[in-house]
Amino acid sequence: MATIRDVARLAGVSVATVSRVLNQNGYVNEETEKRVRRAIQALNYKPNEVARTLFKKTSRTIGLIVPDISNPFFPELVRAVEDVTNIYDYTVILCNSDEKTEKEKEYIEVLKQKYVDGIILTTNQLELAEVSELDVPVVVLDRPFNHSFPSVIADNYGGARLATRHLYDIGCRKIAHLQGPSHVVNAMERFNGYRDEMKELGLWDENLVILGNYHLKQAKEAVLQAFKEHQIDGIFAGNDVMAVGALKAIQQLGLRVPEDVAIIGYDGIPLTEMTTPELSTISQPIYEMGAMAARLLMKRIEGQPLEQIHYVLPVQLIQRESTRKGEKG
Amino acid sequence: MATIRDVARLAGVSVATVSRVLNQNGYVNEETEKRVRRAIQALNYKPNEVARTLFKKTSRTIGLIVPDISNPFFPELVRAVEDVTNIYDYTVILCNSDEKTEKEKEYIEVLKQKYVDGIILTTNQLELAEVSELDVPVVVLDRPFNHSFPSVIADNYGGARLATRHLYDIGCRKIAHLQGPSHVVNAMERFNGYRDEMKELGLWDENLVILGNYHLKQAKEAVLQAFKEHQIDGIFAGNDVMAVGALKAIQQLGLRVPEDVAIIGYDGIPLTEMTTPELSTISQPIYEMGAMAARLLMKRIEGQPLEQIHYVLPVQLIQRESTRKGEKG
DNA sequence: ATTTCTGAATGAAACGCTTAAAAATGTTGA
DNA sequence: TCAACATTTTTAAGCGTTTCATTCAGAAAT
Repeated sequence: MATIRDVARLAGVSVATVSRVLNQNGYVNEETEKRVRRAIQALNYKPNEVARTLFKKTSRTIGLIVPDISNPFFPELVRAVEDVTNIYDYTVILCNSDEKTEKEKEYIEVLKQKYVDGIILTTNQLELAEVSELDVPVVVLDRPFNHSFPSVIADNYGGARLATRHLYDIGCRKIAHLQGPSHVVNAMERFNGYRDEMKELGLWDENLVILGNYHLKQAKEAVLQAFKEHQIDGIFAGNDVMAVGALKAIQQLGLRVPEDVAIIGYDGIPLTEMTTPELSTISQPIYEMGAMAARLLMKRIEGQPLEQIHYVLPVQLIQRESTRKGEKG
Repeated sequence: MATIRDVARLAGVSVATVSRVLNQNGYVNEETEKRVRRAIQALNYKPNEVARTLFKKTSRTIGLIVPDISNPFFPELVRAVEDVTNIYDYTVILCNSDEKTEKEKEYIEVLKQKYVDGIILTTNQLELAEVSELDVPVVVLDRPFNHSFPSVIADNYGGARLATRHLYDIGCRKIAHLQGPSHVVNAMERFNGYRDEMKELGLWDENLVILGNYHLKQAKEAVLQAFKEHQIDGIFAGNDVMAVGALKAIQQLGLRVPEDVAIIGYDGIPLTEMTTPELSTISQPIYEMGAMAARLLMKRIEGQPLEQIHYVLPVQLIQRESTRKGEKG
């Protein structure tokens, strides 16, 4: 690989001049510039990013920490981040934390050592200390935990109320909630939305809360169990994967969806269109969330001011077969 | 951030000594080492990876180029790569190529500039020139195109024959194939397997080949169209997503799966367990493929010899409801 | 007493780039 | 003619490491 020195030698100038041509700053004579460019061409010279990084302390790389890319909520988010940062000529280091504080800490340490220019964090467990003393820009995605960082989330609370209300509107009165892990902030927000809406409807009953831990199998088992003990005619699942679990359980019980039990999920991942019946869901603008977070981070990195620090994106009720009873469909 | 110089000063030694302590090579007196370690502790010193990279020309980073992380086949693959490389203290830069040669070239260029230690490539379009002159280790994943690189694939041809044969075994005689994009190698291998098996069974009919482009919607439409023109009692879809498309089409036509039409997919992504009926599929060891590719790359990078260059992992028939007719289930 | 060897530590060059400061050259106007 | 200034280029220091060559002290060998 040719270095800047080779180019300088071939063009008969000093390395400083080549550097100035490359970076388009400082004076350089038109004629000289041409010579330099020809030399660059001839040698197929590409500046060494690492050397540049060492000097400038900026790597055109960001870190993206997600719990688990194989959770179907994240691929689209990651894709969005990659798409946006790519436009700005940034590159993405992907980290799976499994929500483990230990892994998060390690990754953050490594990312710092590599001089990443920024980090997008999807987590809630991390205590301030680890992150807040970070000197690189951070944007928190999906799960805000600290108000000092810019964040992008969807309206979990509102979405949950919307889902609950929707089940009510189509005639459900025994509405259960499949709840996600209690240490995950968005799961709790959705639970809160459900609870408040149920209270307002005068239907609140804590026995109707079922723990599904955001997993299909656990959700399915929990629903099977719940049906033994309680009457239920509608299920609001905290995420789409659990909604599928619920669907499986209902079908296994020989009941019909939506006639006997209506189901609505949360997230709006592609999966919801693939089941039979297709699942109603509260759709988050997943791609947009990732893109927005990436854009915020880019701005942050380039030192531009943000018009706003916390973004709460709207969610949308998507009604499909799983909640389409007589009166509405 | 403290530098090695700060540590050296505090410990009262030269930077060379600190470096030797850090890298555990060369002579260093026990007593001195202790002093140095104390200084490192005291300053919370972490070596600067970038400086290290510049000197050693190795970054403990690899590039992973996939077509599109939001295609449900890839998250698990990516996760596997990340898991394995993480053990070796490597970090992963994720790149989405959309199968576009242009993007692939750009990414490869950028990765080289960043001194990545290796690249895992999931692509088939790239001509030798771009890649083969690459001086970093490369492992080709899922889609081998050049026999000079180590590669990991699953047995597409065999899997396709297995799937076709399975449909035959449960009684299908008009077996259609939903084919993926013709420029994707594995799609063609699967097609070939289907064709050869059909010929051997004396059932080959080119009219039964339906183009679905690996997409759900396109597959669904194509199946609806095909049913107008031909009699079909079994569908072997080139991937699971298209199998879902086929399922949707069949259901829309008011036919039953598997009684009227049996369906089998390919890949074995989690989705196949979420549909109703659950989909039979040819399951590829997705995680294992990613892990294997990563392990090969690690070996390559560390200069270890590979026992074998090309790995063809076995696939497995998973029979579920969509092909469970009377005689078998 | 001189040489040779070994363990321990250091100095300085190198990795490939950027940039502040210095130097060289050219231009202008009094 | 010369100061004042603008333009162009070079020199050299620095980014934070690693490592080669060297030094040094003391022990062992001659």
